[in-house]
Amino acid sequence: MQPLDWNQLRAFLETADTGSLSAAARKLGLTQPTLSRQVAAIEQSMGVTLFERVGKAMVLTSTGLDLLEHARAMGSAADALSLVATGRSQAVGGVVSVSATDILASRILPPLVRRLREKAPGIAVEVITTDSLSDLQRREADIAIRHVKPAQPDLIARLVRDVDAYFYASEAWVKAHGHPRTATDAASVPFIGSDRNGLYLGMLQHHGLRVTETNFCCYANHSVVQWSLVRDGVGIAPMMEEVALATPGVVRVFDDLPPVRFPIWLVSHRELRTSRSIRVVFEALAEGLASISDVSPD
Amino acid sequence: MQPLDWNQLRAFLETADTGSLSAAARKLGLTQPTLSRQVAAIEQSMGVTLFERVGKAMVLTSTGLDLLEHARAMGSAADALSLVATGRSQAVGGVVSVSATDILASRILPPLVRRLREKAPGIAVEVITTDSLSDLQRREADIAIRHVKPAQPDLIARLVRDVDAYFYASEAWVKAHGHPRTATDAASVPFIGSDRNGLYLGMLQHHGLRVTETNFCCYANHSVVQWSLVRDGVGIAPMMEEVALATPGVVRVFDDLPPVRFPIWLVSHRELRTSRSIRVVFEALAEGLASISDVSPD
DNA sequence: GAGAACTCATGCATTTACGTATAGATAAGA
DNA sequence: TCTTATCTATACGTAAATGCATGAGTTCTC
Repeated sequence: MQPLDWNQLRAFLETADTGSLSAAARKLGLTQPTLSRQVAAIEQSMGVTLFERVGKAMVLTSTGLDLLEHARAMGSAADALSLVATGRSQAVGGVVSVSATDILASRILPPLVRRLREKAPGIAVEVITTDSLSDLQRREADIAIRHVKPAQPDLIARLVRDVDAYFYASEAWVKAHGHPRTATDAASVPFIGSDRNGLYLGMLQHHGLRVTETNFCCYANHSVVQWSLVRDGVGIAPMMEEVALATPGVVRVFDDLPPVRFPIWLVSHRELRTSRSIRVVFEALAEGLASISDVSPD
Repeated sequence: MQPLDWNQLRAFLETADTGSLSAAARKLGLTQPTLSRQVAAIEQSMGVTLFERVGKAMVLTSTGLDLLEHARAMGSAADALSLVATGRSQAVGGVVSVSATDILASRILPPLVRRLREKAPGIAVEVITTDSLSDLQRREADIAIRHVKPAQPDLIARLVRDVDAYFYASEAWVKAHGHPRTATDAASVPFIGSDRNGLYLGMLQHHGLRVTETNFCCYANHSVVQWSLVRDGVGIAPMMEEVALATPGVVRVFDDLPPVRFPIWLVSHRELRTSRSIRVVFEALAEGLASISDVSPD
């Protein structure tokens, strides 16, 4: 009874989760041939067929599905271990990863990181830009900046502040089409969309704007791209006041409307509370976000 | 965020469980330097101290203890995965491991294995001799032959039969010291002990024999050794009737006493029920043990 | 239907990790 | 106290795992 190779199981888990050897390889920092061989090694040594190689995709067999359940349990335990480990890490320096939405990551965070580096040169900050909420349980990031209050009890969250976003258009656009001020003006104005499932549209309507699907002249799922489209006079979109003020060539429209107000939560895992490096970054971000004095130029 | 090496975690788990790198290396089929490096690699990459190297022993730190908890969860999941995997194995051949007490392993099993090999040459049988109950959950064996009814619900057990054991002495001893027949005769007769905590003594007394600690002329925790001592005329011990009949030079004593009767259970894990190889061995053992027709010569 | 952009599997060179051997250190026993 | 039997940590040659390059196959698009 030879003990089985746990790294091969890790390869199996990632392959099953991502759906392909290539994607798993990217996640694990290995190459696709390596993963291919590791998965094949399990199948051979155990005498089971994990995947059905049907063309491009690797689809799990029923046995693979049963084994995946346990591999997933191993993965969760490994994640928890990693979490506790970094929490207990006595190392003062190291890398602390922060996940944020793109606009925060590109405009707000850089000055904060620069100031942090001056105070604590030993700590390297990894900025992770994600569209979806990064999973702190899986240690995809040490600290997350979110705009919704996290529900999980394992997480510690601090409400840093509320930020206001107003609607903006480019100066050129206003000069050509006029200055929309009221909510009813919105009906004949091109907006930059964010998603195509109506979520963003609903948010605008909920805010009082008279807009429909036809108002969207284009879509961009990243705020930086949205903002670039606004600056180039393509359409109108809301933006954090601090960022807008630092952007030349844009003017605020819908002046009568109240700002779109949303919170900034700083979230970390409870286990990481004991790590000194992470605490330092957490506090620095909390302080820096509370009073945004500096915004990166575009 | 680099993904951590699961094999290193496995090394940590075994080291913590066994208490030494050397013991862990033996269990994992690796060498002590390898384990030493793997554990050190965790400590370095995570920046934690898992063990306190105090002289010979490696004692867990408090951090190590916390991490061990999760590593153990990984180990349990890995064991469960391995269990399901071998159960689903389509391979007809392979190795099936059977654990048994030493006397069964050395005298009863060999003929059964020989007959099984004739019927199913593709299956290799691994006989594991353990003093303690082998842990089927941990896959220390595929099939276990036990003398107590297993309690765990995950295990499937079949009562194969009851075997009778009588007390025996060597012919030479009887010729020199006479033939003890009744339970009261036992008081002045040398017995071979099995353990030194009184468990075995209690069993003898419970059976009606008038013996005390002073009756034990020597101890042997293995039945084969006990039996050798009996044959050499050192003392008296009980033995399975089938084995005793196949051993020349021994005579039954305490003829008036009823036999020591104990059951033979054939136990396997529920998950392994689907493995054809294991089922074949299970049935062969059940049939062979039901009517023991052949006993290996000493 | 041809091409682009993916995917997975295989051959080959290299790096990594392993085992063997050894030294230092500790605990038990004569 | 000296011996013996452990255990862990390091040095070095080797074998195994990895990465790179390539080929074959599939899906999607134009």
